Amino acid sequence: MKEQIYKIDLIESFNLEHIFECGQCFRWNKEQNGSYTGVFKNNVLNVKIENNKIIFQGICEEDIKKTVEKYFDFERDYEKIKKELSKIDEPLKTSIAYGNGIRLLNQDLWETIISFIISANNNIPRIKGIIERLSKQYGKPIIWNEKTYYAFPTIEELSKASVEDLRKLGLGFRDQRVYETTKLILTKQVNLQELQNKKSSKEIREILLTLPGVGPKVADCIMLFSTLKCLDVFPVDVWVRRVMNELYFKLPEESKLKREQIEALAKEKYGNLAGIAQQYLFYWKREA
DNA sequence: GCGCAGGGGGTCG
DNA sequence: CGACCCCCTGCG
Repeated sequence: MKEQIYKIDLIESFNLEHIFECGQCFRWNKEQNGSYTGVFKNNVLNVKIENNKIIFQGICEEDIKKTVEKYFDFERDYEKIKKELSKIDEPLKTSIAYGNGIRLLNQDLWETIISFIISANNNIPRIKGIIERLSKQYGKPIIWNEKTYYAFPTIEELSKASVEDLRKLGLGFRDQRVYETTKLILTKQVNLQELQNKKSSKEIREILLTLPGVGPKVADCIMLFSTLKCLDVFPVDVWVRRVMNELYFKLPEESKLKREQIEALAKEKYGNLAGIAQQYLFYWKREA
């Protein structure tokens, strides 16, 4: 496959740090020059901003313009969304100003499921390491600029890994969960194609929760960060819990409100855009 | 530098 | 509500 390039004018809702460091993805890495390089599906892409242009460059299986428009969610009007959310209250407005270049990626559903099962009770450097090792071991190589990258393994490819194999790659207690989930998806006991076509978040969530290693938080992340794009979910992790405690309950950071309580409040305040609000709040609380 | 303790994007039983 | 695997980080 040969290299492709795609350039567009820089838009307001597009910032590399905001997009790649807001916790939705694990395979994008910053280069010396400030650009980011990442692997998704069978593509290796570098993204940089230069002279008020966004430049996408790399190995792309299909047409790069189409691929990029889908992956970076260019069909959605983030300006409109931000305007709407900013009206809700001051704290949210502040967080939006802080992470104004966030976009939610349309990541492959299968990859997102496995990645977020791995994320449970884990830290980002280690999560990234595990996913790299999985890809190197079971995924297809893609060569670009004399460097070899590895696509995330397909369902079939990963199903070749035994629990012991996974343990050796450093998954820890998540080995069994990844193994079982892979089996369920491979045998179509959980059919991702059908899941992709479902409309209601409730229905999708119920099915995801049947997968080992997928609890409420992981399910919401999968729904928000993959091609499922359920914008109404509100993943509650330690950071979001902290920020919500502070902002709306005037409680000390560490106090533990029930997850359901926070979810309910989010739904009430942010409605069907709760998921995007969550990203601004999360990024703000973690970085600032 | 090196060794060691502490903790981490939760889930499960 | 406690255990869970283990890499990563920070401190002594």
